[in-house]
Amino acid sequence: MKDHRVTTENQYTLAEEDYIKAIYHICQQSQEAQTNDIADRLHTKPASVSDMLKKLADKKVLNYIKYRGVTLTEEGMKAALNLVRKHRLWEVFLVEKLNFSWDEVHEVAEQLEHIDSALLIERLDAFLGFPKFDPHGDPIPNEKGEFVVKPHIPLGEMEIGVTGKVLAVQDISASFLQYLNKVGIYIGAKVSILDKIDYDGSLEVKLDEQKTILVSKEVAKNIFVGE
Amino acid sequence: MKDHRVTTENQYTLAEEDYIKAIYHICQQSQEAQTNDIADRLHTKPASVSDMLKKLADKKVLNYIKYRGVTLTEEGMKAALNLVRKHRLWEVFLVEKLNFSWDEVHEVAEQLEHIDSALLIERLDAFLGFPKFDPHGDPIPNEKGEFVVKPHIPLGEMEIGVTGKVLAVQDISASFLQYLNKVGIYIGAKVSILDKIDYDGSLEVKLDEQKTILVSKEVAKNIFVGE
DNA sequence: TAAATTTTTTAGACAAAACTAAAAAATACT
DNA sequence: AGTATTTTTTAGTTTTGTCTAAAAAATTTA
Repeated sequence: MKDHRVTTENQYTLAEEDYIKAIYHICQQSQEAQTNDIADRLHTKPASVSDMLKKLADKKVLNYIKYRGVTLTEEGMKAALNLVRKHRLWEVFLVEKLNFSWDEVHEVAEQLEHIDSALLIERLDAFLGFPKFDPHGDPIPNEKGEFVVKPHIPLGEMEIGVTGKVLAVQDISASFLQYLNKVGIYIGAKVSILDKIDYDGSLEVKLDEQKTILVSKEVAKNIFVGE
Repeated sequence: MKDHRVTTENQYTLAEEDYIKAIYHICQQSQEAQTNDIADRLHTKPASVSDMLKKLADKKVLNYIKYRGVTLTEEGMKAALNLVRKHRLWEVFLVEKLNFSWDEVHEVAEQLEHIDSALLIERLDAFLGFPKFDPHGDPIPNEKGEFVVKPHIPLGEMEIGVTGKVLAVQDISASFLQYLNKVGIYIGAKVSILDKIDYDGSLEVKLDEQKTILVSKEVAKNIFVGE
């Protein structure tokens, strides 16, 4: 047994899938994924990453030139988008059907995304009503890897007086999401900036036309608004 | 990373879990699990099984005396029942919520049973309405490992004239289940024996007070009836 | 641009879980 | 009981994915 997914559908091992997804996410932010960044993300050592990069390059999953970063090939991108699709669909399932809170879903979805059954994902997608966004506001690719992009900017860059909606969060750590729960910020919440405090960059935010809250610039950086 | 389930809930690797479940199922039928039987069930070689038995005995999961078969300890039984519980709950989910047919669920459930999250299973159980039996009629243990036992006998041992219900099937291979679909046998179907053919041991069976079908003794052996 | 620092790779080991081939124990058969 | 057969275990490899330590390349800094 290569790994525990004995169906013949999947071409990659569990570890390979983890690397592919990590590289995808890093490339979303910075063009090329560096060895150290991958190691950090996977809680592994740079030496281990080097080994795996060689292996994945042999398999035509990524473009690799020694000492330069890596990017995904079309093949690799397809695999990554499928993993992202599975991860986000499972997150929707956990929140919508099993009453998980948005700060509880990530770890479980990290496991569920490796389940290898195209039929399962097809049926799950239908069962959930073909959702376009996950509980953190991130888009869910369809089976072809296509996804909806809603224009959005960080909360901190919104102009005073303009009203928008919270569309997504960038930090999906439990501690950040629990903080958002506490102050009442959620995906879809109506927000506008009342004032920007020069001293520390914090923001006075009107929430759902009701209460006014103060958020730090660190928090504001991780909230995206639009519409 | 030991395996890909990074939560701290689970004590066993994926491979160990496979062995524990295989040993559980073998012991259901024959008291002690023999090395060769385990190898057959896991599509592995007896030498590999010997290695693993030693390891699992060290971990106090099973009682092992060289050249004798093995049995699960209380610890091992607890782990096995939890795996069985997870497997069968996922099977119910696939059939009830995702419209899988009962011949399509086993392989996917074999993967899903390894997902390591007590919260997930608790919530899934509630979402499904705390089912007591899986799509093949097998009982689902609760979180303490307890399960309902309905008295049942093989179809072949039912007396002529007596009416019963199909409670479970013993063979859950796709080919067997697809055959049952074809002839119209399902869990809950009303059955009675009209006649037993001496020549080959086959049975004339009245199904749902409607049609009459003929089933071989091999088929009859794998269908359990009761109530 | 040369030295210092950081990043990445190589070399060599290790653990888990599988395998083959051969030895040892248990069981079955005259 | 003694031989033959089957079952199980041991011994020695292999593969995957990890690690540490050291070497090499790239980048930053003076």
